[in-house]
Amino acid sequence: MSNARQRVHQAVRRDIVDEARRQLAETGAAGLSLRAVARELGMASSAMYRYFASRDELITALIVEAYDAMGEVAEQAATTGGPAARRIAEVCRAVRAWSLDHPYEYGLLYGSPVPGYEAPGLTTGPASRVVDTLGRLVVDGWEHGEVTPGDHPPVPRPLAAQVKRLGQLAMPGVPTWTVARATQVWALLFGQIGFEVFGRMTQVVEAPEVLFEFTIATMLDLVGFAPDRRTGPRSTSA
Amino acid sequence: MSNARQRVHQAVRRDIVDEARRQLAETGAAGLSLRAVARELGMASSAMYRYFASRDELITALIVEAYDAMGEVAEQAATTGGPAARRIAEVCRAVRAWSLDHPYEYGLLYGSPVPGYEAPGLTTGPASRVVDTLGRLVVDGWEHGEVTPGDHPPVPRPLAAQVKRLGQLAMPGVPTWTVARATQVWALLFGQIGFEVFGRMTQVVEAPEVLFEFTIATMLDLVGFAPDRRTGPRSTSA
DNA sequence: GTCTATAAATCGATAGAC
DNA sequence: GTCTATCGATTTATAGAC
Repeated sequence: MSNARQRVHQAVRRDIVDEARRQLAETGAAGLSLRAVARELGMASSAMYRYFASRDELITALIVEAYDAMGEVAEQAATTGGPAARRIAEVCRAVRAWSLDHPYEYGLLYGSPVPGYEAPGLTTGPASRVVDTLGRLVVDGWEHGEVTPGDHPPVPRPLAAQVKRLGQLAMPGVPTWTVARATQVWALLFGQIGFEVFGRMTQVVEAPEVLFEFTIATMLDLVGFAPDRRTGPRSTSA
Repeated sequence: MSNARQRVHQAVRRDIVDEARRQLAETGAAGLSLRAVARELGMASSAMYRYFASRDELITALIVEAYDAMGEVAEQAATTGGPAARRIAEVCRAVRAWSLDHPYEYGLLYGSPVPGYEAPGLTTGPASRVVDTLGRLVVDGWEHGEVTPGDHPPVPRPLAAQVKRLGQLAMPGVPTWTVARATQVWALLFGQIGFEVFGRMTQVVEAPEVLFEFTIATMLDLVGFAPDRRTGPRSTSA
């Protein structure tokens, strides 16, 4: 019935989000303004409220969209052929490349929380796409014998209880020790990407993409992937 | 001569910075306002300009102060007795504890850059106190034979060139491979702390301090410290 | 060095005509 | 669903009296 009307509504909503994302690069998330978006779009500021009930709702839309975009490239990179270790490397490269291409959206997801903004439950779904992708690849590597248990000291008991629960959700069948290491790989990945995106790496290393390749090797080491021509083609571009 | 006048000036300046730091927790760095600080202090907004020429200068003062505070606790923790590995663990715990106690100041240092703010060279000095402390401890551990070279694949040549320069500055005498791993430890440390401070760890792990202890062990592994009762007393408090 | 006063903007959100 | 108009606030920064 009123389908055409709905399509127009969605199209305008898309224009608003696009313009808001553009302004994110100038003002940051905290300075994002409904009025400025409306001004740039040639709309009255009051018309915005037909599309977003509040400024927070617009921010939520930006967050969901950014999580989805990052999750999309991660899932895409995971479909590369070859062993799981190689696909993990590709996912890491893809996430890094997207983050460097979208620094302000990255900051929205992994930087300082926006003051006064409370993330609704809506954002948790898309937020887990990247980590779910990596978790599935670890499971895959484990099931195909790419991950060697090695002889490591056992995971401390209080940690093991928590990690087991996490493992059942994200990496079923994978030993507790590997799951614990995987969470550290997660922190290492986004720690290094964050340093690069926020410009804190330029004073330390000139060509961070080379260091990143070395970090991929370290990450695979950490979860126990055997060191055997696994990182795939060293991408030479930044 | 006019020494008393200068003392008063410094005292007021201190009050301003203290109040600004307090407001940082409410508005975030991007929303920090000279007027709001003046209002809370009972001053006229114009009087602020006798102490800070602009809002950016106030932010710079906050950044320098935060770097110094974090560097102070790190250097203090490094004076603990025992082997270098144990002191490294203590420094990591101290940096984490300070960060969790000062989440907004942490965000100012390691979170999203403040939009429109350009950090002057003033901030680079205090910024390196933590990493310098850790670098000295790695040197110490290496010189005392705590770090075992192991047999690792060599560092890729393009990376080695850059890391060597970094090693000469921050960790003289330490092999290139260890220096490269140390930069990853740096990313892992602040990646995990950042996840905790920004509340992105609570949905994954219930007691992150237990995971952090495990991460300390992993960090020492990464740079090659021998796994021999080295992490010191497992701190049970958060 | 602090004050009042002011300029020239900005903002989120709402009311009500059309 | 878009508009004008408005409320009630905010901000950085400057001018000039005292």
